[in-house]
Amino acid sequence: MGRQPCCDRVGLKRGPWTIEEDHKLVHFILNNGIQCWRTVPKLAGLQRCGKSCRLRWINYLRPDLKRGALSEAEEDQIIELHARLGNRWSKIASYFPGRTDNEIKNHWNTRIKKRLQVMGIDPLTHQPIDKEHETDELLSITETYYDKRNETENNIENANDISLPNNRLSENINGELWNKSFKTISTCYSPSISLESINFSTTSTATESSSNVAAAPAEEDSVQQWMDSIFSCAINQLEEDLFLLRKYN
DNA sequence: AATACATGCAACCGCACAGCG
DNA sequence: CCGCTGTGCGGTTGCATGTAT
Repeated sequence: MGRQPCCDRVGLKRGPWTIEEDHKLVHFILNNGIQCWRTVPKLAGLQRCGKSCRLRWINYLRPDLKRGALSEAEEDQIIELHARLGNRWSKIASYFPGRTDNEIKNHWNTRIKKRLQVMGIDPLTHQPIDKEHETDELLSITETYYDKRNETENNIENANDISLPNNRLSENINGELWNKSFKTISTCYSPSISLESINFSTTSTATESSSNVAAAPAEEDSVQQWMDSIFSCAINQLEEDLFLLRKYN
C-alpha cells in the first residue's frame, strides 16, 4: 500500500499561478492565517492542492520576501555556508532573511556552481578540481584546513546547547593554521580576541564560558552567532592564504 | 527573420520526519 | 509501538525568455 497523495488531484489545477489565484490566496491568508494547508485551497476558493498553495505562498507571495538578485556578498556567504552545510538549502536560507531555500538552491545550481567551476573549485567538495597540479605541500595544507574546519564545525553543530561553547573545541583549534586565523581575526575583527582570551576548555562550565564570551565583539550575540562570525573570517583568511600559496607555488 | 540552443526560475514530485491518537 | 496525517525539504522538470547562429 503506497502513500496516499497529499490531496485529491482530480480536477485540480496545476502549472503557473494566475494573478487572480494569487489574490485569492494572499487575501485568504492575510485575513485568516494558516491553520492547515490542506484546507486553505478549499476555504480560499482555489482549485489547487494545499501543497501547491504552501509553495506559492512561501516562495512567491509572502510579504517579507526580498526581491531582486543576490549580491556578490550574499553569493560568497552561500558558498561558505554550502561548504559547511552541504545541500541543506533551508538551513542555508535561514541565514538570509527574505530569501527562500528554492531561490538559493536555484541560484546555486544556475550561477554559483559555474562560478566555482570557472575558479577551478569543485562545487561539491569545495576543493580544487585539478589536484595533479597542486604541490604536495599545498595539498597537505588544504586537507588539514578542510579536516579541521569540518571537525570543528561538526563539534559546534553537535554541541547540546548552541549558546555555550562547552564542547571539545579546544582540541581542534590548535593547529598552526587556526592559530594564524585567530591572529588575523584579532587584528581585523577585534583586538580583544585571542586564543588565550577565548581559552575554550573541554571542562568549561556555562558561567566560565560566558565570561570568556564577554570578550567577544558583540555581547548581544549568542556564542553560536559569534562563532559563525569568527569562522566566516577564519575561512576567508584561509581561502586567501590558499589562493596566495597557489599563486606563488 | 527563423531556428536552435542555453539559461533562469517557478512549480512539481516523492520522500522523510514529527506529532498525534 | 504503530499507523495516519500534515508539513517541510531536496531533487528534478518544464516552460518562458534570452542569445547565438
